[in-house]
Amino acid sequence: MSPVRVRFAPSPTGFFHIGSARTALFNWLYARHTGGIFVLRIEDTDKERNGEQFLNVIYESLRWLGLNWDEGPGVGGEYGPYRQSERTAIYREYLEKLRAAGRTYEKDGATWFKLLGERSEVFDAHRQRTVTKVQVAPTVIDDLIRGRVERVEDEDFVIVRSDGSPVFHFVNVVDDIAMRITHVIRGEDHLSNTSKHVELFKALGAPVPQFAHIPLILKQHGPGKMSKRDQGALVEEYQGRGYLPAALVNFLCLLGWNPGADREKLPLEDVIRQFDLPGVNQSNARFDDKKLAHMNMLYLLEQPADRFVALGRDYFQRHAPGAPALQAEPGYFREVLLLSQPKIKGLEELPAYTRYLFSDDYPVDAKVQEKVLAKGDPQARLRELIAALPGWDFSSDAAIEEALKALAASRQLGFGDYQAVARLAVSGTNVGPSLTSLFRVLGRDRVRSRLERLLAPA
RNA sequence: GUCCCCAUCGUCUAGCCCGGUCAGGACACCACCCUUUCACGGUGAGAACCGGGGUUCGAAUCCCCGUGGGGACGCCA
Repeated sequence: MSPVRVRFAPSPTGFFHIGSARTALFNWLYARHTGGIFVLRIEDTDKERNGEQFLNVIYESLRWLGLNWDEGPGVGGEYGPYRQSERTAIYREYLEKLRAAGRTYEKDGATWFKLLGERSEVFDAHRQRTVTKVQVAPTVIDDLIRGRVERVEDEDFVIVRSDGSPVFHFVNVVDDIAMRITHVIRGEDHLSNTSKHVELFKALGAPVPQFAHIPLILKQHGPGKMSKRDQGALVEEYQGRGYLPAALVNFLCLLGWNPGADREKLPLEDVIRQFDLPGVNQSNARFDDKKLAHMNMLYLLEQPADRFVALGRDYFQRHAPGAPALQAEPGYFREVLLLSQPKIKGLEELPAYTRYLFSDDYPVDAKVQEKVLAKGDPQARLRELIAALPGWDFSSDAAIEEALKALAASRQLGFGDYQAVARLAVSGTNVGPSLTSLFRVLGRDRVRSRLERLLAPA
């Protein structure tokens, strides 16, 4: 059995779609599972739409996701070059083979692939024109995911444009032959193209690779497959929003594949071990960003402290470079971030969640304020706190908690009677880390001035 | 329109291949518990086999038809 060789063949359009990411991932997983080779090939035959600067989008997205390629741009390999725009000599060579075999003809300045069989002219109502139909035996595809699929390819098709450039169907097949690709794993939108491809493989006398057509990702709302214009369709978007690549990868694995045993969050090594093509679903999947967000939270929660702090700093630097947080003393920054780690769902929440800990200029939630001040005797509680504060030991959460509980007990009250108003005073909101931690981190002076500020609004 | 693919909770899915389970899990939603707010976590509730025929003692599971969804029908990839 020859070693598995799979390829991911994106075209540089300037976007890296979430569906492309999954196709890349499934190819990569299959290569890793089988100990095979993962090839990256750039399909840049469309001169009109492809741009040099767009290549980096592909490279960076793949790298961010951790999908390293064994052969391709930047790493080389014995079947290069790996950009189609640099392989014209190879295409010409294969075109010659077809020509010599009498399988091509020229029409309208373009080169067409000739199907073998009886021909007849038929009026196509949908396309509103006459087409030449060829009577050919159905192409049979033994798809690893879908099983046996039969389709009749009954019209000749263009393989080289009138400007001399080869089209997708042709270069795709030629490259798969030349690069010794054994398994073609791609989106289901290519299933109908496969009959064309199989005809080409046969005409070129090459072995037909195994095909595996994976289901498509449907847009979250509304009909149709996800397109690059949809919210959340681009990998860069998640990268920008501070999602962890491991979370996105884990989530993507679950779209169309599952490890069984009611397990969902699992390390990549386990996925690699268990992943196989026959285990991939046949039905399309709707993208669910809520579940992705949940997965991301799970991963965020388990990040080691140093790592989480670094991720947070990076997020601030990219999204709020002028934020006071970045001016904070590193030890303080770390403390605040570690207080936030178990509380937030995503890095995106960080700036707003921690703002009052880095600056005295922070918003106060009017609704919360109204509610808190309407209940009990908040003014009295504030006065008691301010009076008691000087005698408190601020060295630890436990010490602060003890002091606060003692204060409450002395007035026949409980911790809860101070909690809401004190939190409002120091943070302007009703959510956040534990109150005692907030007190300790902010320090006695800032706590006092904020309590006083709420007691006597300017 | 033609061709191809698909069909289990709102969503992702297990179960289907090798018919017999209270149709299981996760996200979301709701309730309760935990609790110092908020999250996390825990417990529980509601929630699905698209419809119709067949085959069979028995069908989510096998077959057919319908319906619905998706895709392809380019000198795009």
